[in-house]
Amino acid sequence: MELKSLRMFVDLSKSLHFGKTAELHHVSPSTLSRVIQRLEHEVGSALLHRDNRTVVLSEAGKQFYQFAEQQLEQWQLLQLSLNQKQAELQGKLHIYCSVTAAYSHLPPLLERFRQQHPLVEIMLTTGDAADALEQVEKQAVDFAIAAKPEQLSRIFTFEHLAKIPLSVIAPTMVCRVQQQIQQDFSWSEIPIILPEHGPARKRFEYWYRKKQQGKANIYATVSGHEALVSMVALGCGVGIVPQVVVENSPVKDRVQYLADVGEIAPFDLGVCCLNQSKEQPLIKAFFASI
Amino acid sequence: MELKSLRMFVDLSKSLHFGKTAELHHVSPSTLSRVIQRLEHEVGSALLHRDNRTVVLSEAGKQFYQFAEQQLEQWQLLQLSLNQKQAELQGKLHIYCSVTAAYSHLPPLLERFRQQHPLVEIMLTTGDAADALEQVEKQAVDFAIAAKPEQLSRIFTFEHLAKIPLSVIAPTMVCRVQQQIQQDFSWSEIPIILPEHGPARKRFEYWYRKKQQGKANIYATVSGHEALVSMVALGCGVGIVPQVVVENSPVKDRVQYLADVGEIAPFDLGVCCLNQSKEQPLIKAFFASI
DNA sequence: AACTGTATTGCATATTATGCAACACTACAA
DNA sequence: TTGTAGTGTTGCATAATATGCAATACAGTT
Repeated sequence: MELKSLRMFVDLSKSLHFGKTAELHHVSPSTLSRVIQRLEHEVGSALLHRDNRTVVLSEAGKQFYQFAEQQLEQWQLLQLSLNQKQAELQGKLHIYCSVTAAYSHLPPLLERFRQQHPLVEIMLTTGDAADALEQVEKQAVDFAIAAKPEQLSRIFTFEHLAKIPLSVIAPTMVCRVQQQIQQDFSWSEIPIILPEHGPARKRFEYWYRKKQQGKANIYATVSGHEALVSMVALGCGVGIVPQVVVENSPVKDRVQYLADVGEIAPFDLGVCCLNQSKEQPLIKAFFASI
Repeated sequence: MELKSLRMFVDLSKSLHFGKTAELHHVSPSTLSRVIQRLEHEVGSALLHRDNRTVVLSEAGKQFYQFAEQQLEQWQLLQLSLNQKQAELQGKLHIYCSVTAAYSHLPPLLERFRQQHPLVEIMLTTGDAADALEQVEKQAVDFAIAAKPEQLSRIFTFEHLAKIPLSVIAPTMVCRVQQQIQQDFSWSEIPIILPEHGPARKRFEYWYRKKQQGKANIYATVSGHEALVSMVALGCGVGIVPQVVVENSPVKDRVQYLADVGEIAPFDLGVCCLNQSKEQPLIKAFFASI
């Protein structure tokens, strides 16, 4: 039986009037009639004696009435308890988030967390993924949401969220770089737009080394994936970037994914905090809501 | 939420395995997954933390588990209580029932009573309504279902069931009686088929006295309404009889109701027992189930 | 890298819930 | 006696929901 059905029964037991109780519950009398019949079938006894004139609670109905009131009361207590446990946390959470993750993964995380803990304030800093661990280590923030570096110091706790695929992108505009990639070419001849540092840089270095085509032709070094996408769109070169950054870029129509360039391991996106911090109530609650 | 859903959740909380719990409940894992999701939506919290490898009860889930167990336990207690109250009565009920009431009113009464008290045996005697009170008084039966007499001794308890309309009937066949009733006539000239005794006899006497047309022309006196209907069908005379007897007679097409014959008070059909008997459990239960 | 086992989800279909309109019935007023 | 009003029930068409198949995503194991 549904709690809704129990509520209808309880109200009907008080009013002893199908029409009025149906109206109270915004259903038709025929619906209420059937709800009561279904309850009677589940209970296995008539709950009410009724004809077209009178409605009276049967003996079984009186017992069921007590049962129904109990369920509804206990349900309310459960709700109170759950809401209280979630609403009681207060304070501030300082979060550092890479721009990449800010696009795709942070919004639902924050939404869920705030739903469960509406009294917790969130201070959000976004920036380069490369700075994430430093910010955590200096305790400038409580935790960071960013890509996991190759080697993660043991002082950190890392909770996996998702894998972020990376791609090589090139310009779609007609330019020298676009002409080059349409022919047989050596990667050492292609101008490369490179991130200053960070996991994307490491990915590029690892990827390029596997090409074994000599020294990379680094055209420029940029800070941030978004800047990288813009440079590529302008025809300055090619670069490695998370697909989600491209999808959310205003210039995504001016870049194209290059195929058959060899595998690039995706980013391991997650939540990262200091080991010593993870038992703090706010941080613990956040991890629990992931 | 359904009790079925609560049972699934409780079992899942113990096994922490969707596949096994689904099998236990004869549903598919996808169904169980959705049942749990619906519960979580109703509760407003995640009840389990799970991925494709591990299933763990959340804090909210632990509280909900207790709530669910409580509901299921209380439901079982309710069922036990309802079943016990109804199944516990045993013994024999001796019932005398007039043939008239046996047609129309006894079957649903017995059906309901047996449903509520399946372990009670019923010994049924049918016969003339006139004998009903005598049988009760001699304690040959526990109670009788029959028409209430004009004067009911104070030693009896009478519970009203229904009113039984009476009618004057005449033959439909072409005969002297049928010709008589189609003309202006004096009732003293019409042959009367009369019950030997009993409430129908009293009704006739009262009815005839109001006609104030002298002495009744009693053709025959019969024992039982059914016999009376047969005699009338044969053209022997007219008589007063409950309509329900006519409706259930094999010769009902050979008799007709006479209109405009003056009012005949209907029988007051009911259950009648000795005052001293009415607190006996079996008799009390029967009265309660009316 | 391939395989296995797990929980989830898109989608088509089965099942159930709902409300309209009609029905059956009773009490009351004319 | 007849007509009316009000009540709860039910047949039936439709709306809404539940279910399971098949595919998916994913992690641990070999």
